[in-house]
Amino acid sequence: MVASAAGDRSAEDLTARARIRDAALRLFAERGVEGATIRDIAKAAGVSGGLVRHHFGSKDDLRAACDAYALEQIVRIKEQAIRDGRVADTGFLAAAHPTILLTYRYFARSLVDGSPSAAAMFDAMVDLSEAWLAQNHPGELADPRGYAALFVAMETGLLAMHAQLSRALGAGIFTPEGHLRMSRIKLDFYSKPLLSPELAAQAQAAIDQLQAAQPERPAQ
Amino acid sequence: MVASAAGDRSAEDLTARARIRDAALRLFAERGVEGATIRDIAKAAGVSGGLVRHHFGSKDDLRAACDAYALEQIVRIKEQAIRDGRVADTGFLAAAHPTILLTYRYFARSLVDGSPSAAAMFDAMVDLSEAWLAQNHPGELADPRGYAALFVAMETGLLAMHAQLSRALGAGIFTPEGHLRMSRIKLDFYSKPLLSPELAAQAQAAIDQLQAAQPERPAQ
DNA sequence: GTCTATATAATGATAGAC
DNA sequence: GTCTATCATTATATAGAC
Repeated sequence: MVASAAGDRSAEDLTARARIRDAALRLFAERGVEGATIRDIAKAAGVSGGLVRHHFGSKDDLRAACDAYALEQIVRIKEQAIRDGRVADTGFLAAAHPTILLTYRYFARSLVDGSPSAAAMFDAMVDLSEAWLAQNHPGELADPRGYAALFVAMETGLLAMHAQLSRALGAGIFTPEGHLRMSRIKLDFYSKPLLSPELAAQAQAAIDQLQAAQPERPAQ
Repeated sequence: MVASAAGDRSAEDLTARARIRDAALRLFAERGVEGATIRDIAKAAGVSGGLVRHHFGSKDDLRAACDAYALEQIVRIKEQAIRDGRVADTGFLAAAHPTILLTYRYFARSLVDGSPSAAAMFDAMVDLSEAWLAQNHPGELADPRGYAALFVAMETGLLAMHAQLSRALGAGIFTPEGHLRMSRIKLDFYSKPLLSPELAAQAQAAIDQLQAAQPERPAQ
């Protein structure tokens, strides 16, 4: 378990530096880096703007610190999930560790905004997913790397759309009820094919047509 | 077809108002509303900042105009896709109409940033997907509405992650080659279950365990 | 370590000339 | 319709006191 990690502290007896970092992580996740001002972060952390600079130098450095902190958490959790032989599902993990949800939201937002650290983490997640696929679907997929990339993009994209999804579902996907509902839906989504053989064949035909229009890539 | 629509003009003999709107749409899509300044938009459109105000009043009004323009395009394309009885796949449609891609990117970005118009459009897409599910998977899904919401969130989330996905794949998903590759992967993704029956049962057990911890919702 | 006060730059909004 | 010039606001960055 990761209960002893920094994510699960209870009281507010944290160092000011940690409070600033936590506040920045939350506001960056909610509003994006551009949308969150240093003043807002300082206010949320209960300190002055000057102290933010004292501890982190600049906004960019603050963001880098958030990246390092967030991505370190994610790597640990994700690797643990892979070791447990379970598909890397943010939902299941999140239920056990509520604070990790914010980190995932921060990560998803960083991916959309385009952070180098987040990009590196994305690639690492693709690597992990590819390894999972190699274990669980050996030789079944024509393009395992691409499949893994699609999977990670969809999972992180889903997280980036959490506000839309929560509203459409009528309940926050981060609440216990909403999360349970999401889990059921995802189980359906990942265990039953959306396209029937007929529709799949139809889609395959459309792809073949697309490929025919690109003679530089020979038919396999 | 929609070739006659505003999206497919070729030359730069557009009214200044249209050029401004197009530039705003592109920059908003690429950098978000906060990240794109009026000066940048004006420069990209080849006009002065004052003219932007003259035509659109304020940045918020400009954004609203982009929303109206973008979402009108999307509704039309999406409804057409549904009428054709094909799963609402951005990729297939995009191949035919390159300019629509930018609109989708703008839409995805608006969803992440939280625009009311985009949210309404998201809900409408969920409605359409739900209708598609009712036609193609009648009675098969326990939570069709939730499934539709998940599907739309994943598809739009995928679009929001286009930069990450393109980098991970080593080729832009909006190029002909990258798009073809993505199409193949998505066909796999939507026609073959990711979870084997064993893993699905394992996930089901985990969900049941979660539910047991929430006594307010009785087991069905 | 923490604060207040200030400098500098960028942004949205605006006024008025052509 | 289109421009240039400018204002008011806000943001980050900085300096220096306690």
